[in-house]
Amino acid sequence: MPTAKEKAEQEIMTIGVRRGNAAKGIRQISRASIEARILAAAESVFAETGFSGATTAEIAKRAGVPKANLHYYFKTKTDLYRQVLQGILELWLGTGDLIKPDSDPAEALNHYVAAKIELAQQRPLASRVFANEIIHGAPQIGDFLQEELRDWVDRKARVIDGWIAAGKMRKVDPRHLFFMIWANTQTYADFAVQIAAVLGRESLTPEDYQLAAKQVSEIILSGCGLNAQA
Amino acid sequence: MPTAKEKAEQEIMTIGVRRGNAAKGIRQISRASIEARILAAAESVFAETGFSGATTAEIAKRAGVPKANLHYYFKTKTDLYRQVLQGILELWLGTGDLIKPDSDPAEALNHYVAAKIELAQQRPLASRVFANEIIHGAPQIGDFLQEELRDWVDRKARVIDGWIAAGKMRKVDPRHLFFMIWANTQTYADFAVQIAAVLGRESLTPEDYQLAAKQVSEIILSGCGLNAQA
DNA sequence: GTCTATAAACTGATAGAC
DNA sequence: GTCTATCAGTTTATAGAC
Repeated sequence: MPTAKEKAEQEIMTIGVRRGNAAKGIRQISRASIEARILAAAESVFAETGFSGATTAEIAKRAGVPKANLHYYFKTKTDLYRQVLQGILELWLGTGDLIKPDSDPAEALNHYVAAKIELAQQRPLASRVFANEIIHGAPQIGDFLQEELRDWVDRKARVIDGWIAAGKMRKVDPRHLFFMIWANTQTYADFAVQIAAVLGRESLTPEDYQLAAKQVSEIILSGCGLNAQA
Repeated sequence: MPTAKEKAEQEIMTIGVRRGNAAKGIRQISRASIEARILAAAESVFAETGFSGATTAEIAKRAGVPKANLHYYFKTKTDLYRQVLQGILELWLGTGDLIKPDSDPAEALNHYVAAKIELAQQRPLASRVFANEIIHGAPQIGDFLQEELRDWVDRKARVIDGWIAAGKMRKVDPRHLFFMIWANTQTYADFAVQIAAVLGRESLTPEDYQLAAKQVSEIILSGCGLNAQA
C-alpha cells in the first residue's frame, strides 16, 4: 500500500498534480511536463494523419491524459496544432548560423546540409507536420512564410551574393539554392517511407542518412563550383 | 426557351444523362465524362485538405453532382481516392524514358529534370495528393512503392552505374541521385506556397519554373561531372 | 485541476421515390 | 440513372460532479 507521499509523487509522474497536494513550484513543473507530453503526442498524431485526420481523443490517449484535460490545457484542436507548429518553426530557423559573410562557403554550406539532414533524422515527425501544413496551403503559418522566413532568406541570399561577387563560388540563384537544400534534406524525413521502399528496407538506417548527407553535399557544393568537404 | 434537344445536351454537359433520353453510345461518353469530372474535383479537394479533410460533399459540389451520385459512381471515399492515386502513378512512371544505356547522360538527366519540373508546373495538385499519401505512410500505395517503383529505380540505377563504369560521369549513388531529382522538382509543386512567399509573389510564374529547371539541372549535372545543357 | 457523461455538429453512406 | 431525405457513426468541445 503506497504512502500518501508516494501516491502524490506517482500522480506527478503520470497525470499531474491535483489542487492542494503540491507546492506551487512543483505544480508548475508538472503542468509544463503535461503540456510537453500533449505537444509530443500531438506532433506524432498530426504527422501521421494530418490536421483533419488527427483526433483529440487519439492525442489524449497517447499523452496519457483524459480528453477533457487536453481541452483544459489547450482550448481547441487548432490552438494545439498552432503551438506544435510554433515549436517546429523555432527549430527551423536555428540552423544556418554559419552562413555569414566571413565564413568559408564550402564549409558553411556543407555544415548547413549536414545540420538539416541531422534534423530530418532526429525529428522526422516535426518535418512531416511542417510539410503537411505547407502542402495544404499553409493556412496557419502563411504569415510566418511571408515575413520571418522571407527575411531570413533575404539576409542569407545577400551573404551568398557576396561570396559570388568575391569570386568564391560560381554564380547561382541563392534563393533557389535554398529551395534545393531544403528539398534535398527534408525529403529524407517527409518521404522516408518511399525512400526506404526503394532501398528495400523496413526503415532508413544511420548509414543511409550518412550517405545522403555526403552525396547531397558533394553534388550541391560541386554544382556551386566548390570543393567537397572531408 | 431551349428546345428539347438543347436541354438534353445541356444535361449531358452538366449532370449526365437521364434514363431514356440518349442512345447508349452517348450515355457511355457521358458516364465517362461525369467520372472524369468527379476525379478532377476529388484531386483538387484531396490536394487541398488531404484524405481525412476531404468531404464527399465538397467533392460532389465541385463536380456539380449530388452527393448520392458520387457514391453511385464510386462506392466509397476510399475507392475514389485510390482511383485518383492510380491516375497519378501512371503519370509518374511515364517520365525518364531517355534514361537508357545508349543515351548521353547529360542529355538524359537534363531531359528528366525538365520533364519533372514541367509536371510540377502542369499538375501541382497531383503532386500534392501523392506527397500527402507518402508523408502519411503510404497506406494505399505502399505496395506500389515496394514493387513497381523499386523495380523502376533498380533498372534506371543499372543504367547509371553503366554510365559511371564507362567513365561517362562521376561516381555517385544512383538511387540517392533519383531521390535528389524527385525532391528538387516536386518541391516546386508541393511547397509552391512557401517558395512563392519567399520570392515575394502571389504565385509562381512561368519564369520561376524556367529558372528552377535551369538551376536544378546545372547543379545536378555539374555535381555529376557533366557539362550543363543549352 | 481532474474526469465522466453528454451535447452539438458533421460526415460517409444508403433507402427509396422518381 | 438521378436525387431528396435521413440514418448511423464520429468528433469537437463542454457541463458539472468531485
